[in-house]
Amino acid sequence: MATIRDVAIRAGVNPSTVSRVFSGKAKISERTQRRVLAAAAALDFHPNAIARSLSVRRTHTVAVVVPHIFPGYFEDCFFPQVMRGLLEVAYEHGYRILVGGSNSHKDNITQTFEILGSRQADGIVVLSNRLDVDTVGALRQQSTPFVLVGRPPADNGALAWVDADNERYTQEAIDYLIGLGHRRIAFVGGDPEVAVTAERLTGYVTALERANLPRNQAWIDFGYFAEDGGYQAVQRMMALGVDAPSAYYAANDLMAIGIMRALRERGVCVPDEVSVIGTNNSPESAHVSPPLTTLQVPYAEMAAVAVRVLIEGIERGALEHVQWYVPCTLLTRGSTGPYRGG
Amino acid sequence: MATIRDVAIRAGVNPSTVSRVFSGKAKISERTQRRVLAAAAALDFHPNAIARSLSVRRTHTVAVVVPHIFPGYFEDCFFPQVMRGLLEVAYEHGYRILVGGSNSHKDNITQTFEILGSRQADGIVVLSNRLDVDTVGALRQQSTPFVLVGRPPADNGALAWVDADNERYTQEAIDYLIGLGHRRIAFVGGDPEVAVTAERLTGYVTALERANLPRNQAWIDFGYFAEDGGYQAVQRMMALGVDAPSAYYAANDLMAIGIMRALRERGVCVPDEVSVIGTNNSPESAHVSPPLTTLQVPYAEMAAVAVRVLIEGIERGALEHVQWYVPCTLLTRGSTGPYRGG
DNA sequence: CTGAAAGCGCTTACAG
DNA sequence: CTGAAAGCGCTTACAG
Repeated sequence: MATIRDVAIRAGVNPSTVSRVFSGKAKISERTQRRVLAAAAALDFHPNAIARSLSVRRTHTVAVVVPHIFPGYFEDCFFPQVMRGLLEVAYEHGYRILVGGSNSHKDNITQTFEILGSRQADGIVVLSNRLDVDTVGALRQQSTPFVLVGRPPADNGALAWVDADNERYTQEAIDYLIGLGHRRIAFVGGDPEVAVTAERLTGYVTALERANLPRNQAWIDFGYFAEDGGYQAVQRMMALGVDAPSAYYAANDLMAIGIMRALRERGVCVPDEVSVIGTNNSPESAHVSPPLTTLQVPYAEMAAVAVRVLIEGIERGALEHVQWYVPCTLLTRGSTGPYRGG
Repeated sequence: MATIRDVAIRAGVNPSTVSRVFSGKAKISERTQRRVLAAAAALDFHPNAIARSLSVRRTHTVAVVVPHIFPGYFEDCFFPQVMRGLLEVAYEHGYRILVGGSNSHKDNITQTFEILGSRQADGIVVLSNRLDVDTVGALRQQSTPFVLVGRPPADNGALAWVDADNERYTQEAIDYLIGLGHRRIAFVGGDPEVAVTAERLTGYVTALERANLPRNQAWIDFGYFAEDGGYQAVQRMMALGVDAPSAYYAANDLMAIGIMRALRERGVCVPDEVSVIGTNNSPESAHVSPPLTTLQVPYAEMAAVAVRVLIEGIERGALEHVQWYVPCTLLTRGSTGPYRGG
């Protein structure tokens, strides 16, 4: 492979001149430029990005480590949308994305620090949603800029993060059900270990409290984001008889679909007898029958904002400590309707 | 940031000794090792991967450029599954994935050669499915190993690629419809410019020919992978009256769903009156009603095989020129049934 | 506008 | 087992 030195020799100039021609930010005479370019073309010279990175201490790369934490993670809504947001913005700015895998929450942190420590990227977007205070502290100890997708456990204002306000929008979803006249409302969360689950649960509880509605521990269940989890939640709750919920909120669409299936199998009509709300506006949500009312979370936008802030921080040499909530939208479709007594 | 030199000074050894301790492949005395490690820990030293890469001419990175060629590309089946396959295998081997974006077929090739030329990765998985002979030739001119996901236009045996045998499995899908008694079978392809479309069409034609079934140009349409494309295909074909198809094959599930919607709106019952087969086993395919019979293509496996071959080639210094077809599966569900006259 | 030199932070063949 | 030196392929401050 031709190097800058080969080109210099062939063009009869100093290597630094070749470098200047290719970097484009120095005044080089027409004539020299032509000679260098001709030599480069003849030798099929392409600058080595690694050598350049070592010299300028910049890789034009941002990293992300993908926490492959449950089966179906890649096919779920989060990952593809996040990749789209990252890639589109990175591409616009001439950056590439370095993606690392991980197979657990803990490994995710290990991998993150490995990339950071080895300086393979100019910055990193951290996707883990279960960062503890220590990890955030360790991240702050090091000098590579990072933006969190997901609000950190303790935010002292010196961090950049973007998130969805899960508490607020879950509350709005529950408010919507209350507005339809429902009084026995169930909450089917995902993994109770994950921060988002606690946030949504708080939104649920707040909505009920504000409306002075009854609460019942039996109306709260966790389906671990799996269709079967939603299905089983219904089985347990239908056993409550007259206390069975007339409306369900599920923290993702897959669980909501499981809920609808369980209801259908028991002859309960959605939305005439029971209403169901899902989350994420997944591809399937629009195609089940009835189409699922769902809380759309703009993951692509979250990721896009995160990299944009990150890249601007890299180029400016100082990261702006944005704390940003992207707006979510409740898409009302056929799976929710007014409470009809009972 | 501490360098190997800082550690060497603090430990009172030569930088090369520090390097040897961290590379782990040289005999170093217990005592020296301890001193070096202690110094490294005290200085929070982490080897700079870029410097190492420049020196050893290996990045432990494989690249992929994502051809973002139609809206919904990221949320479709191909991208997430490919990423899963790439990431899992790369992770196992201690590699990372460098992802570049592109916004057109042409740009995809540009980006590919840019990554290749700048030697930011040890190898590359090429996803573009419209490579022409010239591009493949240019790829072969350069020295970085690559594996194609998708069979190249002309294969002289000196290339590594993995693909699905689209022709064969489309033919099998049509055979299945024929076996159900259908004689007027429609083909709704994606983008006619894409190689996969031509392959599937050939499979379709072959199946009809072998069964000595009538062919009709009006039964062939292209929906560009969009739901509306399937919908419109039905509108045109229903206008054929008694010649309207009794079965549809669609090159993705979204178009198949559009087909089902158009049929439902016109009061045609699936599968009693008309059968429909989709492609990809998308999340929504299992949840529409009736559930969609679909041709599953194991994209994750394709990608996994591709990187595995690539990484082994990188490490061995010689790429194995595998030509590999991954097996596809026809998942029969509720949208297909026996032909009932008419 | 161009050259010569030093440096980015590692690795490794060569000696001892 | 360890050191000294040269090299990986660029960039850039300094001179002229």
